Amino acid sequence: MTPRSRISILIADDHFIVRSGLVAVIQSEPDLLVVAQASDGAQAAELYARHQPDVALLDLRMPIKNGNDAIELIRRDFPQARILVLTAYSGDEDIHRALEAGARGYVLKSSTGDGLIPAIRAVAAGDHWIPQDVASRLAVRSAYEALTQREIEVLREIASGRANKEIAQHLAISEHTVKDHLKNILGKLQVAGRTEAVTAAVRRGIIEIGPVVK
Amino acid sequence: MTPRSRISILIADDHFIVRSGLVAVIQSEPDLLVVAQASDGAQAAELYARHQPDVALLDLRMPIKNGNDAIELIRRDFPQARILVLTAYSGDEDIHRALEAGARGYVLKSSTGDGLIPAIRAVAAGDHWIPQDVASRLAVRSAYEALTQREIEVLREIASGRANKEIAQHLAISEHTVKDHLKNILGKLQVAGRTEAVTAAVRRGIIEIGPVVK
DNA sequence: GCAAACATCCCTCTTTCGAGGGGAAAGAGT
DNA sequence: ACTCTTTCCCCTCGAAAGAGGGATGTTTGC
Repeated sequence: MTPRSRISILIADDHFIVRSGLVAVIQSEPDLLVVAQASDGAQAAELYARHQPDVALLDLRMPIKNGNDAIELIRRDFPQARILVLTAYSGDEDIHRALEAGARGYVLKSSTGDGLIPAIRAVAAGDHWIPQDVASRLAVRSAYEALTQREIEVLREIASGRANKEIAQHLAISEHTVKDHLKNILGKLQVAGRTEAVTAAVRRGIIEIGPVVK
Repeated sequence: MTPRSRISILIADDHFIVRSGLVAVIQSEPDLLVVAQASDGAQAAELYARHQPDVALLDLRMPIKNGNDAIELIRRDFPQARILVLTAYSGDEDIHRALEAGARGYVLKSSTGDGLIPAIRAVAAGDHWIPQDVASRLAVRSAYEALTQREIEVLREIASGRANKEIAQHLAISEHTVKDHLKNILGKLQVAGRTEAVTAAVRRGIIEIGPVVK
């Protein structure tokens, strides 16, 4: 197989080391070419518009704009964009949102070049690429109902350690309403209490607990 | 400067892409040489013993044995081992434990080669390498009292969403005792409730919320 | 040897949670 | 038009949480 022109690739990841690794792995394939590198979501969208690569390889967790934001930004201007998500590990919610936003494929960072390279080629060819284990987790996720925006807001307040009364003040609603939202949250996540709700939500990628250091 | 022999390096990280990046960045320096690669903590200790490199570059979050376990394993047999920790982001507790276990340096994954390479050379030379921001966070941490092993156990139970009564049964202690531990935890972490205790502990790297996917 | 830290147990009392009901208004989709 | 979802409000009540006290045995450090 001798392709006329190489597959052009944009990579986006906030870690220099990871970008270096991606370049090293990708450049070892003669038909693949990294044409741009971004270190955050906003830059990724900008560089996509400038280079319009065949494939964009995006990390989900990035500063400024995260991967999902970047996908939406890109797809707004280039609906046919072929986007492959590359992430370390991630809850079902992340995966679901990425695919809903228009990602064509999903690869775990733990995968070797044997997992990554075929994924790039598949997405470049217009196909989809979802590993078996990721696909099966999506099936599990659909068993849970999605939280509404307001419920996620309340959940974030809960994660901050605020009491219902405080949350009510923050969101300018009554404590009764906070409790109602909480009831819905507990039901949808199928958990027993607010603390478990927070850990379950973090696990599934619905909310994040920011690290002290980035 | 023309070194007689190159600095030999062991790298350990569970992500293939990151290992590739490290190799690419390190091999571009003529006086540095990657002599072994490990994908988990146990393997890191094993390969250290076999190759006895000048520097071991370890990620903290790895399967089987984490970075801190690996540091202890290595330092038990090779107390003079020169270990450099490389991590994506991490709570103060992680950093503190790593340095206590005998790491000589600490580098963030977001740093470029300009941050990594000098760190490797410094540690290889027997020096220490702690970035300014990391050092300042350590000062902050020392304001908090460390949790005891038992308190961490209780905290993990709390993070699982269990009620005090359930925790008492699990740990075979009375509910009163659970409440006592909780009181101590809240005091030490300087937080108001159990939910905030969990998020604060996760932020500081005291406990982890395992992701759905690895 | 003795103080300090640890882990365990006990009690009271107030506040907060969360399950159980109920309902109403606005907007989106059919 | 009608239904469904979302967001908001209200009520009661038992259980859980957490602040406040005090106490004992055991290890660990100095």
